Amino acid sequence: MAYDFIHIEEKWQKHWSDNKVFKADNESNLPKYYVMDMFPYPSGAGLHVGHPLGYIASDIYSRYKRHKGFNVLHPQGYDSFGLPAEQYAIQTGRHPLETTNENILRYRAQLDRLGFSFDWSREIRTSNKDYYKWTQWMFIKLYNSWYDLSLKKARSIEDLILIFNKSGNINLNASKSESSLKFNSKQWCSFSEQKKEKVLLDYRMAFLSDTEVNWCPELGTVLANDEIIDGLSERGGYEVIRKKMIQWSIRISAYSDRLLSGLNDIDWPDPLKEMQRNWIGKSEGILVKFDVLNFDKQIHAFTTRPDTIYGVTFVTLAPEHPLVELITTDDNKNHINNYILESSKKTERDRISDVKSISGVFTGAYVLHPLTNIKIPVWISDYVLAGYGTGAVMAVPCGDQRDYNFAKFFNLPIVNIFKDIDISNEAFKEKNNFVLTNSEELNGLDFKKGYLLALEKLKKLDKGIHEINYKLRDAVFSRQRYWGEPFPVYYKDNMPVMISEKYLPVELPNVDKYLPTEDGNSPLGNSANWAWDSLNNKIVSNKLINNETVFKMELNTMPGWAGSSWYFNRYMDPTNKDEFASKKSLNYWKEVDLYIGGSEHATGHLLYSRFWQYFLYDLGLVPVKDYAKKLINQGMILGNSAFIHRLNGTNTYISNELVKEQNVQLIHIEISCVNSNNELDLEELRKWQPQFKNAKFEFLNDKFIVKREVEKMSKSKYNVVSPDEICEKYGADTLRLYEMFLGPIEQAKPWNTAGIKGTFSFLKKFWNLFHQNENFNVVNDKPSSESLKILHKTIKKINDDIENFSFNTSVSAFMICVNGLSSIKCNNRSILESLCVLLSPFAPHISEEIWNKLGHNESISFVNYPECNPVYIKENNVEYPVSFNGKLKFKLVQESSLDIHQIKQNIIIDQRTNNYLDGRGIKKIIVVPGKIINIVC
RNA sequence: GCUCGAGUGGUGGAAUUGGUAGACACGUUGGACUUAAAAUCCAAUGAUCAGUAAUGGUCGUAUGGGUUCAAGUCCCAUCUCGAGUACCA
Repeated sequence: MAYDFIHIEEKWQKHWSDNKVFKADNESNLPKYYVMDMFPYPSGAGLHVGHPLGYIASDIYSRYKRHKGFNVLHPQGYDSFGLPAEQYAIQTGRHPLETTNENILRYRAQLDRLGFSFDWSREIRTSNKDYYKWTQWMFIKLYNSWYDLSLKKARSIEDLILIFNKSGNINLNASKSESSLKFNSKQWCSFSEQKKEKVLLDYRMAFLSDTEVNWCPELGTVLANDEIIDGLSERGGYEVIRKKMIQWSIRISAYSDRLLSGLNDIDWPDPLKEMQRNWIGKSEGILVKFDVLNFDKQIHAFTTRPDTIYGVTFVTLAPEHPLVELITTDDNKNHINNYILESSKKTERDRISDVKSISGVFTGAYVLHPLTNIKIPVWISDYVLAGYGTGAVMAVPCGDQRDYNFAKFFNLPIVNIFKDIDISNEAFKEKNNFVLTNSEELNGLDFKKGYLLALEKLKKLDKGIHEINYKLRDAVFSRQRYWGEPFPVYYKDNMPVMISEKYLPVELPNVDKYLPTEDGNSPLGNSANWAWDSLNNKIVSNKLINNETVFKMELNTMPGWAGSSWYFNRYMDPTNKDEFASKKSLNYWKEVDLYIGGSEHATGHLLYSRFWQYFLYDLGLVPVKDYAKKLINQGMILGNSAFIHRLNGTNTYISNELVKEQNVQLIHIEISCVNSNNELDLEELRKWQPQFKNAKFEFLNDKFIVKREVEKMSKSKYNVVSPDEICEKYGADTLRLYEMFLGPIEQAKPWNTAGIKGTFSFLKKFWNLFHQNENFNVVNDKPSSESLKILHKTIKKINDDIENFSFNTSVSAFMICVNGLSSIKCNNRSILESLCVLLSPFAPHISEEIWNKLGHNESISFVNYPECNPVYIKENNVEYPVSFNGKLKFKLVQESSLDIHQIKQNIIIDQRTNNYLDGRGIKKIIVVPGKIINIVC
């Protein structure tokens, strides 16, 4: 009987879905286990073979855990709001809702075909109003909270008002926006309501501010830092410029230190943690206060090198620094203003590509050195960033290359404070291997001692504060886009007002035009009905706006990461109408035990979601601080692109070997036009794109060889392999096994369809163990010791490998096992039953089919995973355990005078020579399996 | 530049805590079955030397050193590749 995978897979997929086999229960006596994938973005292109890699791994682990007796939650959903869906809608001229639903259906069909054990009854979509209702609800929570830096947690804004009533903000240690307004309780009480609101807005976790943002005119929206690559937008690769706009921001920077230290408590991949650490960018140093000459003002500059304080020869401010205008002398005003104008015009791209050129202008003002009181000139330059530290730098040319270059360029003095170190060509950047000189009381000290003494001195003079700085910026939360969560916000007297929780969700209105506008107005402005009637609490026509009872709504929408920052909590209780998830369900499932997804989200989603969960935790809304205990990054599966060479300016293409020194252009071609020997099938190519009909092709030895290159799999590179093709030809089980077999889960690896034969023939062999001459054929004998040995070695190996997420070696172990069983012609029922269960997480369809044929009515999913019995080799009535790789492990019995246990518990024998060479006192142990004869010391 | 990570046959990749390097698979070669092909099955397959052969020797995990009875694995230096980040003071 042939292995008819198409029939088998359809049958079992139907069975699972009809019987809701994978439905997880919120109440159970079993221990819980929560396995989650990063939910996909339903794009128009459908899935390619790279997408399911992580899903296959998580599915294997989920099924394995079910076998092990856990109540497993393994949900799936769609991150269906956001830019790509909208871009696709714009391109096709259809409503995003319509295209999104269509894409989701396609994704679902493709996912189903792979036989995943998702609990689809818990499906969520971020663009569903039942879901984004709670995203809006959480936004309101953010708005109504502030961050207490002393208690290190977010607190209700009511608490803040109480504090203001009692003592103003004099002693308050809170995270807030730039504003130097200080007030006591009396002043606070005298403020108008509007002024109070303005003050509070500076403290809220979600706040409005006129910030410089990364504006992408082509996409018509602002982008977060992590959505920009090399000054171009991540999506589409369009130019990004700096622009000031009023935007909602989220005060994620308040959580910098907790997000950083929290990394120590979670089992996430080290490289990913490292990325988050770098992104948060903690640096410890001193805020040095410089008195401005002739002004009652101070310039504060952050430095990590207070030991070099005596090397300061000038101070540089960012062009946007608030003091620049005040302190600039009249004769320098023109220069300065021109420079500020110039640098504000520069795009993000220009600034990055223009790292090397040096520019700056002298303000004419001076500050006093805090320790020597020497006059120090103040310059401005755009190498100083307004957003980091205080936007001011104390320049130490001898110890910092940029300051050095700047000083050389503008002929500013350079003082060498490093003893016997030559700085005539470049600055000395090391923190070690020097002692200070020209530094008064710091002379002779090294970095550490110099640092501490300088800190102490500056503190004493009230000229320095110990400070910790972070690179992490607050996250811009507004998008000038249609396809996103609307803000539950209207504007009264130009101040934002939250719509009451009772009236959520604020539904996304229908608009005729969802194209972004170049001037930055959101498409929501095109809606005829986008005003808030505060008497009747509902959305009404814009015509009714009177600014007394009917108000203008917020036109922006939330960014893509809003909905994905908390979705793991919603899966626990996805249909709840009264809460984002019930307390009971939150307390039962608590957190994700295993989260699988790509590392490209390291500084985006994976950071924002940690922050979001911390925030919810602070408010007591969730029971755990970190939502994902363990994270695994699956590597990308890369495509194997094919190119042909076109002679420049002609319509002639030449075979790969003919390319010598001609000018050629590489043209991507569809990979299905190329066979496994890299030979081009010209007929196929002409069928694919008729433009090649009239082209000339130069062959070599009747062959036309293409050039191949490994790159990201993408539709535009014509290198996509669809899982559907593979399922048709080999079946889902083969695809699942092969994707796991390709290599370690976390590694990037190129797809190569040729190798799939190996896993396919493995499944056929497995099938043939039970089938002989068209018949199902198993025997009920007592299993032979040989077959038991094979089975138990496999059980042990597979168990260990799954626990270590080493799925590629598991698949190898299966192959070895089946090869072994088929070579001894084992078709014993009990052996095969165990093997079925063992294999079912990897290749569920074929396993279920055989399981069923073996006479079981219940689905294989509820059977316990086979336990391993150690395999022994018996010799002279002594049993020796055999390890999986065939090495004999000898338990040493106390037979010699040596205390061998102290040396090693087990020793490994070279089976060829019977020698064992363990050291540390023992020169040589000669052992024959079964008995220890000699120990030579 | 800085921070991580990785270099093993023709290819993807194995190798628990340092203990038979190259598992498993692809590819290649030879054989069986077939009129033939496909499919399937069997065998060989790191390099090199000796031998008719069984077999045996030598060299081999990017390069050069080191620690160790023993190194792909640990340490130092160098080279190459990949990822992240970038005027962060």
